[in-house]
Amino acid sequence: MLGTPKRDRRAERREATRAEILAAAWDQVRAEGLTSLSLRDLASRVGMQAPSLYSYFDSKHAIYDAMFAQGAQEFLEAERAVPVTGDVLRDLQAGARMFVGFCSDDPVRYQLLFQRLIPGFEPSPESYGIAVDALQVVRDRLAGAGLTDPRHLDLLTAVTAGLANQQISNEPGGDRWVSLVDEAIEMYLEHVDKRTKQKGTRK
Amino acid sequence: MLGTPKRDRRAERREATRAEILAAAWDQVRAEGLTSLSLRDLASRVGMQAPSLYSYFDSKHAIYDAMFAQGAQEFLEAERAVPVTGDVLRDLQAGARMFVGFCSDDPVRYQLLFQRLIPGFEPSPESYGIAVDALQVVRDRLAGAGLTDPRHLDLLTAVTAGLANQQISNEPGGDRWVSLVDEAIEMYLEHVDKRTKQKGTRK
DNA sequence: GTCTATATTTGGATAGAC
DNA sequence: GTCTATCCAAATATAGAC
Repeated sequence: MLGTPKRDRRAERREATRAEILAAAWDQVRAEGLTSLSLRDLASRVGMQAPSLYSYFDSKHAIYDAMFAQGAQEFLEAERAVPVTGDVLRDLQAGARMFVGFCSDDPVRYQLLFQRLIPGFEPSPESYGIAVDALQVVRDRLAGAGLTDPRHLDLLTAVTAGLANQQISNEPGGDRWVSLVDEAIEMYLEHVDKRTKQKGTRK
Repeated sequence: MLGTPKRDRRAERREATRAEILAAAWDQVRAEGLTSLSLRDLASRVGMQAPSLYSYFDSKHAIYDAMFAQGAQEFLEAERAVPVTGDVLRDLQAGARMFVGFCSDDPVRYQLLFQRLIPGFEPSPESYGIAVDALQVVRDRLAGAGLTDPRHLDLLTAVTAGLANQQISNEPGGDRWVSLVDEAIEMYLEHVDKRTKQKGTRK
């Protein structure tokens, strides 16, 4: 017998402004670099003076933290949207395409989520928890595809992270390495299959 | 009939001090992060006041530039020290071990040389030239091993950069991904050999 | 909630005495 | 070459009026 939740127009408004500030913050770091987030510039982007931002965020790090949570949430949803068909090759390729695309689509988001670039910043437990959940989804998916050997998992993350990294570092916005994802996963699976069979037959 | 080059004790002293400042700069960025190089702190590390640094470097960017040149020189020498035996697998493994080790041994050097992290900084043509030379040595070595297909080269750089990247981001100082280098190169060569043969037989 | 004003710190860089 | 003194700009953050 729950009725419609009471709307709080003031809280809605506040949340909308917070989202607006975050969107402007993403714009700024994409333009100036992740470490060059300035509260003055950010405020002017949303038509405020710098001190007004403190009504919405306790500090600059709190803004980074909210950005981290947002990026992790996006990653979690993108991960969940990857279809599972049971065809190991196709499924792995789809997952890797998602990951490399996710990273190369937004390099600063990649830097914020997966690298330690901002001196003195680390995400709050709540924000980090979202990222942990997302990585667990990845692990479950790979286990479902029969991949459990930790070293093989490390090899896979290296291959996909390497493609993303090269794309971002050497040809941002392009697809020179993105277009190699399917072939790289083929290469990886040929190798892993072989090793697994060898182990099996030698038993 | 060239005699011993005239020694200039003043110039030698100056060069020694420059080297001392650069060493202290590396210490600082390793401790505080690449983007957190402060002239005040740097000066205090070498027992100077900040303005005195301007007797040795024109600006902060000039210090970054000298660091870039130094790192590129180290990379060039490390690259030239990799032995070539003619055994493609062993040679590729040796080259990849060197690269991944070079990167993971000093993450900030890796960031300075291979990523674009410092807002507004790019190396001078002279410094950049050293890096270009080093990459040409790599390319020549790979061509000598029969690797010329551009996409296969891109795949190789992705694999090695990925190993280095994961090592640095997830377990700095360890060898979890470093220890995968030889296997990764095996995987890569199995794949490339197969593709090359296929192309050949289908002709 | 937003502003102005300001505190405080820190940064790179320059002038000029010694 | 090194120093002190200083400039100038920019940063985060706070106090308090409205």
